[in-house]
Amino acid sequence: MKIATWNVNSLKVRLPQLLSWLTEEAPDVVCLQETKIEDKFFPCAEITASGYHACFSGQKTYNGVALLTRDAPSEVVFGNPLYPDEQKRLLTATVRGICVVCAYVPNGQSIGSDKYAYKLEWLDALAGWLAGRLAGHRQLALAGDFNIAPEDRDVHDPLAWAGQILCSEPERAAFQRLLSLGLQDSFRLFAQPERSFSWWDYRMLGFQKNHGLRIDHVLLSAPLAARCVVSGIRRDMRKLERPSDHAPVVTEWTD
DNA sequence: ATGGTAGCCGCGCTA
Repeated sequence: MKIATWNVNSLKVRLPQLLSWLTEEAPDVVCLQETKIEDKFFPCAEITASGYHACFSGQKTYNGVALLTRDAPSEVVFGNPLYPDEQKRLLTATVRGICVVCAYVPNGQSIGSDKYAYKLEWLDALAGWLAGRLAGHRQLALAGDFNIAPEDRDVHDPLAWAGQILCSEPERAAFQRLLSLGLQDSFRLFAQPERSFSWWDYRMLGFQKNHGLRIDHVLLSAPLAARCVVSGIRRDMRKLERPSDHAPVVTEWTD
């Protein structure tokens, strides 16, 4: 099974790129973040024509997540049952017996801000819910935009970013707590190029200078990690005209 | 030097 996660930064703008990428990459499951589209405007016809089922939880202008699946999803869960949240950031479904959780973790804006507190609270609630979820779903994948660079090697300039948003110790501790539930960072199961990132700021020639961070992840429970065969970042997608600021992350395991 | 770009909706907010 091949799973991908991609923060599209507007599904409306990125739809042509998404459709051609689906054809080329042929993932079984795609987790999308920052769709920024209300459910009534979701491009169901185009997605269906590409051979995918879709479930989605969107809102105007901000946030929004979607799951595209080759096989029909079941047991769809909107949001975190333990954490009522107006912001559409979490979507879970079961596909081919695997529980797939699509997450758009809050950015946090800056250390000490209200949004930072919300980010840590949101992550705490996610871990709390996943702990129970994993008990009944041993095959589980958590994929999305975590807005956390787990280690210094995931940051283009660790000194400049030390203690900053996306890199602070409380955020990294929250990421480690997710791993402590029994999840593994699929990207790090394999040798990877140095300076591998999944997001580059639109500003200051961030991509051209490879001034990026690895903040998009696919975490796998032990039974899936044991069968995982490859994980990589589709950096080339960031080179397209009018790109998302994120590149897709693609992970595959044997059935 | 607190800049810069993109997307949204509207002329600011979020990332």
